[in-house]
Amino acid sequence: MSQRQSKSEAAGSRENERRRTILRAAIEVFARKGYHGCRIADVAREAGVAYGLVYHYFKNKDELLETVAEMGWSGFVSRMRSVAEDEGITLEQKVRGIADVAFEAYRVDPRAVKVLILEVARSPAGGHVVSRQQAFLGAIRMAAGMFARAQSAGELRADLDPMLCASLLFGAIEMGLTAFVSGLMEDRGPEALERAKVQIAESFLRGVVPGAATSAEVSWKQERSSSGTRPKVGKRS
Amino acid sequence: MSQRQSKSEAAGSRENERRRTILRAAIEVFARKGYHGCRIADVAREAGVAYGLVYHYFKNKDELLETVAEMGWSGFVSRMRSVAEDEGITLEQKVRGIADVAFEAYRVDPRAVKVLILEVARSPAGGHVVSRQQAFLGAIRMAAGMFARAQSAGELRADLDPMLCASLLFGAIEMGLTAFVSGLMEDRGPEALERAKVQIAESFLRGVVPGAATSAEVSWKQERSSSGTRPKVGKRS
DNA sequence: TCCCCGGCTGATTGGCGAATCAACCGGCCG
DNA sequence: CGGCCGGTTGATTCGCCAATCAGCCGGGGA
Repeated sequence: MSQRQSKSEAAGSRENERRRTILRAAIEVFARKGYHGCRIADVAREAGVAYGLVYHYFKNKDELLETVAEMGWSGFVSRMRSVAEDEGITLEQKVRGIADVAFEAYRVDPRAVKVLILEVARSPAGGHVVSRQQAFLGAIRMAAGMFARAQSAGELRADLDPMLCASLLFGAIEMGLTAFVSGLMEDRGPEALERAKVQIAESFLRGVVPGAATSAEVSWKQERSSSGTRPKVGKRS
Repeated sequence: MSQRQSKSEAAGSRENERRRTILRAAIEVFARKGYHGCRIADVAREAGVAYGLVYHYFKNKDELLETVAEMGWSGFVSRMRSVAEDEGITLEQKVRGIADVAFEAYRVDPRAVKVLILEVARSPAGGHVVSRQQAFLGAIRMAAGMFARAQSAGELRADLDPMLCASLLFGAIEMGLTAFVSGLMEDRGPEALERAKVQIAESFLRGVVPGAATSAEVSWKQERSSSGTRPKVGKRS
C-alpha cells in the first residue's frame, strides 16, 4: 500500500510538501509586494529553496499565481455554493452564511484573501488570463441565481435586479474586507471582524428583503439563542 | 462638452494638446490591455506620436498612470466633496448624490472609470506608489466623516460603524460599476445605468437609515409628485 | 562498493521593453 | 539669409528578470 504512488497529485507526499512551501511563500510575497512587483527569486528565498526549484513545480510565474488563485478560490466557491444552494434555509441565512464564509476565510488566512482580492478578482482584462476573473464573475453569477430564485419565492423585493443584488453583496463584503486588508480599520481584532461581518450582512438584508424590519432586525439580539438554525458553514474542508 | 479644461492647468496651449492626446491614448490602452499588459509603444501608436515624445511629457511610464489617476480622481473627489459637505441636504440626498457622481462619471467616460477602478484603486501595495490608493482611501475616509456627522445628527443608525458604512457604500457602487465594466450586466444602456444607480442608493439607504421605511421608500413611488423636496443634486454637466 | 535516478541547485542566457539621445524639423528672430 | 530653439523622431542602449540547463547530491538497489 505504501508502494511508490504514481506521480499523480493523489496524496500529500513528501514532494508535495515542497510544493506547498513554495505556494505559501508565493502567497506571502504576492501579498507583500504584489505579483508584478516581485521576482521569482523573492518567492524562492521566502520559501528557502533554490531558484530553479520553483520551475520544477510550476511551469512559469503565471501558473504560480494561477495555482494560488485556483486553490483559494475553489475553496471559497465550493463553500459558498453549499450555502447558496442549500434548500433548507432562508435567503437571510444564506446571506449571513456567505458573509461568514468570506470573513472566516480572511480570519484564517488574510494574506491569501488579500492576494485573491487584489491580484485575482480585479486583474485587469489581459485577454489571456480570462480564467481568473471568470471565476470571480462566476461566483457573482451564482449569487445572482440565488437571488433570482429567492425573488420568485417572495424572499426578495420584486423591484430589484438579482444580478445587481449579487454585485451589491459582493461589493460590500469585498470592500469591507479591503478596509481591513488596507489598514483602514484601525482595530483588526477578531471581534472587530465579527462586528463588521454582522453589520454588512444586516445592512444588506435590511436594504433588500421585503417588509422593512426583517427577522434580521428581530434576531439581532437573540441570534445566539436561535443558533441551531445557522449552519455555521465549516471552513477548511 | 463643458469638460474642456478641468481645473488649474490654466493656459491650454497647443503643447498641452499633445499632452492631452497622449493622456487619452494612455487611458484607452490601459483600459484595453491593462497597465502592465501594454508597452509605451502602444500608447505612442494609439496617440499617433513618436515613441520618444511620451517621455518628453512624462518622466516615465509610472508617472503616466499617476497623472491619469490624479486627473480622473481629483475630479471625482472634488465633486463628491461638494456633495458630502453640503450642509443644506439630508444624508439620503448626499448618498444619492454620491451615487450620481460615480455613475455620471462612468456614463461620461467608461474607459477612464475602468482604469481608475482596475489599475488605481486596487493597485497592489507596491510601497512606492502609495499616493494612488491613498487617494482612494482618502475618499472613503471623507465619506466616513460624512457618516459620522450624520450619525450624531441621528440620520444614521447608532449601531453602525461610520467607516464600515463608507466601505459598504463604496463597495456597492464600485462593484455595481464593475458589473458594467466587466460586461456582467448585459444591458449597458443609459437607462440600465440609471436603474442600477437608483437601486444601489435605495438599497443602501434602507439598510442604513434609522426607521425602517425611510423617505427613500416613501418617495419611491411618488418621487415625481413629491415636489421639490429632492434637489436632484446638480452633478457635473 | 558503485551506479543510477530523481529531487534539487544556481550561474547563465535570452528577450523584452523602459528609458536615452543624437539628429531632425520648421518656425521665428536678428 | 542664417542660426537658434523647442518640439519631435525612432534607432540604440541598458538593465532586469523569466526561464533554461548542465550538473550536483544523497539514497537505495544490485
